Amino acid sequence: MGRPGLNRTDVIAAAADLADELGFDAVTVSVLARRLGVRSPTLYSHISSGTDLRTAVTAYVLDELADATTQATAAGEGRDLLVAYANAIRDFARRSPGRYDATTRQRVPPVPAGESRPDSVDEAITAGRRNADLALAVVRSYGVTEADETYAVRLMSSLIHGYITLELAGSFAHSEPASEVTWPDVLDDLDRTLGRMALGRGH
Amino acid sequence: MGRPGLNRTDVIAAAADLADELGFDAVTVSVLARRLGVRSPTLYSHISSGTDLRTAVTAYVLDELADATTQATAAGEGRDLLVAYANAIRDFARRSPGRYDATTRQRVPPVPAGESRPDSVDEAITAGRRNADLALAVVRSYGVTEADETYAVRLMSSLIHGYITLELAGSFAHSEPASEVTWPDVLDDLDRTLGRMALGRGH
DNA sequence: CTAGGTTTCCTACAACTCGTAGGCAACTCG
DNA sequence: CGAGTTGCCTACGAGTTGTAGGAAACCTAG
Repeated sequence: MGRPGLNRTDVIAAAADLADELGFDAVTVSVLARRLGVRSPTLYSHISSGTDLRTAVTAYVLDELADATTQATAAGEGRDLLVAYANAIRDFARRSPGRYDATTRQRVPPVPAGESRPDSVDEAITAGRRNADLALAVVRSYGVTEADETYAVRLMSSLIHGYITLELAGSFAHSEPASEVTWPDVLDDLDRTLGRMALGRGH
Repeated sequence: MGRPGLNRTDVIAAAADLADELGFDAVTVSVLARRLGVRSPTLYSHISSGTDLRTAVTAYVLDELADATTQATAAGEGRDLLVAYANAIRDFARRSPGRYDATTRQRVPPVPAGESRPDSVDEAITAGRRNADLALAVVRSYGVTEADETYAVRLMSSLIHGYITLELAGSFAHSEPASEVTWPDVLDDLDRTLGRMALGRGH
């Protein structure tokens, strides 16, 4: 079956590690090739372009994130589930800031006229949906009514994502108390709001 | 006083417009030079590097944002102030997505050993503080106790920033109701939470 | 109105990155 | 062992970043 060596998954995984070490912007063909001890043209047998590489990293990392949150939220419901879910995402982001960046820094590119979307884009969309479904499961566990589900997911996702983003950007580093200390309070308020919505008092 | 032409502010302002039209990643020396009808080396009389250019855009835009929110929140307090403040930020982000990106996509770079920070970094930090002070004014208007001020700012900023970021990324585009519809609900919940904190029931 | 000084802008160039083309070598399977 | 497949390479063109040094345009002083 031919000479063994790198395969596409190896390349994408190495790119994800590179993002964590040097930032998502450092994920380029040339830097990755050096890191893998290979000449850059070699990588083009595994990826179709630098953009494709970064999109593939996004898809790969979204799957990792979904795996991590799925595992963390296997048991529990209501508040326990919320806390496990949110902590899983935040732990992931702190442990792997470059990977977390990858989940947000990619927009859905405008489809080139006449051409079809590259596979990596579809994979990223699919992996994104996995994560969205997990968020939905959390709010459903609160008993939020179907009419409010979407809103609840948006509120929860916005707050968690916003806090993590600002925390990683260092926005919370110059005031007391430590970011670590206020995080449980965020979860408290979120729990209270979701609980209130579940009681059907409208949002 | 020498030949008139571009000055640094012209260059930065054009770069901000470029960010809105083609995305923050398109803010590079060569693209900007073409857009200004000038050869790329010319720009190096106004900026010291491509990185410096992007940092300067961040500082410039953070000041614009602070100007916009300051104006929008001149009168009012409590809920009215919150709504005016949050809408000013969101309107800014929707009108100028590339500019808004610039406010978040820049990290504080590690200071190169022995070297001093470029001016643009200090300017960005100062402009960032202006925005932080505005947020503080909003939560103070609710009568949040001093011990809770920092937490309240973080909660509010996280939610507003998170919602706007996900909205701009298109995360809310594939479910009903429209993003426009759930935004006032976000402000309602935020108002309720801030009001609760002001009553001193702890957070 | 001319001379100086200042500032803008240019061409030329080195180093690097992206991506393509085409070829050699190593491995697997019959 | 032979054939096919696969991974990696060198060579190259185009484009970007940033530096060096010089020419042209403008303002102000005498």
